[in-house]
Amino acid sequence: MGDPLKISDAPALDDSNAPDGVGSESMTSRAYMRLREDIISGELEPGRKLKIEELRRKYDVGTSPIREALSLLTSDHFVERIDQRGFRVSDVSAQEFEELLKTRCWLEERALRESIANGSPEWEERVVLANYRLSRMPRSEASDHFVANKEWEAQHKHFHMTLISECGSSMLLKFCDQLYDQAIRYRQLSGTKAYPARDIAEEHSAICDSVLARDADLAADLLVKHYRRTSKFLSDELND
Amino acid sequence: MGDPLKISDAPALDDSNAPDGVGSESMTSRAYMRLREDIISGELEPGRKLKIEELRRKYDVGTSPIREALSLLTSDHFVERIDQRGFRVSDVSAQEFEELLKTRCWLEERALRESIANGSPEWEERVVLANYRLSRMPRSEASDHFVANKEWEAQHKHFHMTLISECGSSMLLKFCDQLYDQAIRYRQLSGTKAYPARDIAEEHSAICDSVLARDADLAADLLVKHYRRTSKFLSDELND
DNA sequence: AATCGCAAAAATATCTATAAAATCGTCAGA
DNA sequence: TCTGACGATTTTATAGATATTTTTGCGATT
Repeated sequence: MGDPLKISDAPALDDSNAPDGVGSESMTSRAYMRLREDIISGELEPGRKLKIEELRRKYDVGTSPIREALSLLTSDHFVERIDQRGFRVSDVSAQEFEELLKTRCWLEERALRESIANGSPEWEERVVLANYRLSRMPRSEASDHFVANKEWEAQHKHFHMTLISECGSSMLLKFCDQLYDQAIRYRQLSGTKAYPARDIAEEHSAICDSVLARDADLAADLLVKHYRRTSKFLSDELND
Repeated sequence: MGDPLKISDAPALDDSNAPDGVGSESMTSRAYMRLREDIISGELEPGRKLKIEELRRKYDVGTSPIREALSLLTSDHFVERIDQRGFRVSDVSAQEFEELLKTRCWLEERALRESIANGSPEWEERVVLANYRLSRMPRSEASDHFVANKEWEAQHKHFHMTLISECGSSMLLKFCDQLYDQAIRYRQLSGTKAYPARDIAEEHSAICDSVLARDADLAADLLVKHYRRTSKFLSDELND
C-alpha cells in the first residue's frame, strides 16, 4: 500500500498539485480508494455482488463515480465485471493462491536478478535504508497478540519493491506491484491471529546482505524461500 | 486479437448467451472494442487527448459508456487517466518498446519452460495444430506489397499463446496477453510496408519442433531470438 | 405433491441529458 | 515579465429514463 492513491499508472492523484492545499480529488478517486481498501480488508468479501445502488448509498456518491471506480478496479483483478450483469468482488481460492505465489516467485526472481545486475550504488543505499526502516518497525501493534501494523505493511512492501526497482522494466514492476497487493488481500482474508514463529527480520537482512554482495543466485534463493515460507504459514492458517 | 471482446477476465461478452441470436452487448462494450481497435490501429494516435464530447459524437453513445470504456482501457495500458484532466492515448517511445520486448522475452521464456515441463500430449497437439493453421495463412493480403492480414495476426497470436498456455499460471498468461497486444500496437504504428526478408514460418516450425522434443533450452532460445529479430526489423523500420 | 414452463413484477444495470466544478487559455494591468 | 481574473472548454457528477436480468407467482403437467 505504498501509494494507495494510484489510479492507472500515472500518479494521477497528487496532493502537491492540488489547487489550495486542501484535497480536491474526484469522487471517482475517493470511491476507488475506499472500495479498494474495503476489498483488500475483506469487508467486501470475495464473490460478493457489488450492487451499484447499495454502494451509492454506502459511499455517498452518484452512480457514475461508483461505476467508473469499479471499472478501474477490474485492472487490479479485485473486481470482476460481467456485461449487463454488474460487478462483483473477485473470488479467491486455494488454487489461485498457489498460482499467485508461484507467479510472484517467477517474476520477482527475474526482477531481482536484473536489479542486481544493473543496480547502481545509489540503489544499494536505498535497499539498506529500506531494510533498516523495516527492521525498526514492530511487526504487530500489540505485543501480546497479533494486530496488523499498517506502517509495517507499508515498509515491508517498500523493501521488496526497492529490491527489484532497478530491474529495468516498469511493466514488470507494475505486475509485481499488482501481485503483491493481491497477496496482501489473501493475508488479510486469512485473518492471521498468531505470530509467525520464525524471525522475519533476519530473513530480510540476509536478503539484503546477499544483494549487497551481488550474489544473484543466493539472493534469488533467499527471496523465493522467504515467500514460500510466508505462504506456507498462510496456508496452514487457512486450514485450521 | 484472439478475443477482442474480452473485458476484465471473464468472457463477459459471449453471443452464445444472447437472448435471441441478435447481439445484445452493452454500449460500454461496443465503445470499448471500437476504441481499442482505433488505438491499436493508430487512428487514435499516441498522446492524443481523448475528449469525451468528441468520442461521444464519433461513436454515438452517451458520456457514461465512453467514460467507462476508457476506464477499462487503462488496465490494458492503452489509455492514461489523469484525475480531473481526462483521458489520453498512452504515449509510445523507443525506450518503452525496448522495455516491452525485454519484458516479453522474460515472461514468455518462463512461461514456455513451464509449459514444456507440464504440458500434456493434448497440449502438444494444440501446438501442432496452431502452427499448421498459421503456416497455411498468407502473411499479407496482397502478394506484391505488404497488407496486414487480420486473420494471420489472429492465428499468430493464437500460436504464441498456445505455446505458453500450460504454464500453470493464468496471471502470467494474462500478462503475456497484455504485452502481446501492446506489441501489436507498436507494429501497427511503425506502418510496415515491406515484407520482412526472413522466413517467419520456418522459425515457427523450428520452435514447434523443439517444443515437441521437450527441449526447453532450445525452445526458449528460438523463441527469444524470434522476438528479437521481429523487434530488430521493427526498429529498423522506425528509423527510416 | 412436486416439477416445469411461462408471464408479470420487482430489482438491477445501463444509458442519456443536463447541471456543476474544474481546468486552460487569454489578456488587461502592474 | 509576471500576476490575476474572466470566459470558454472540458471534465465530472447527478438525476431521471430505459433496458435487461432476476425473482416471483400461478397454473398445467407428470
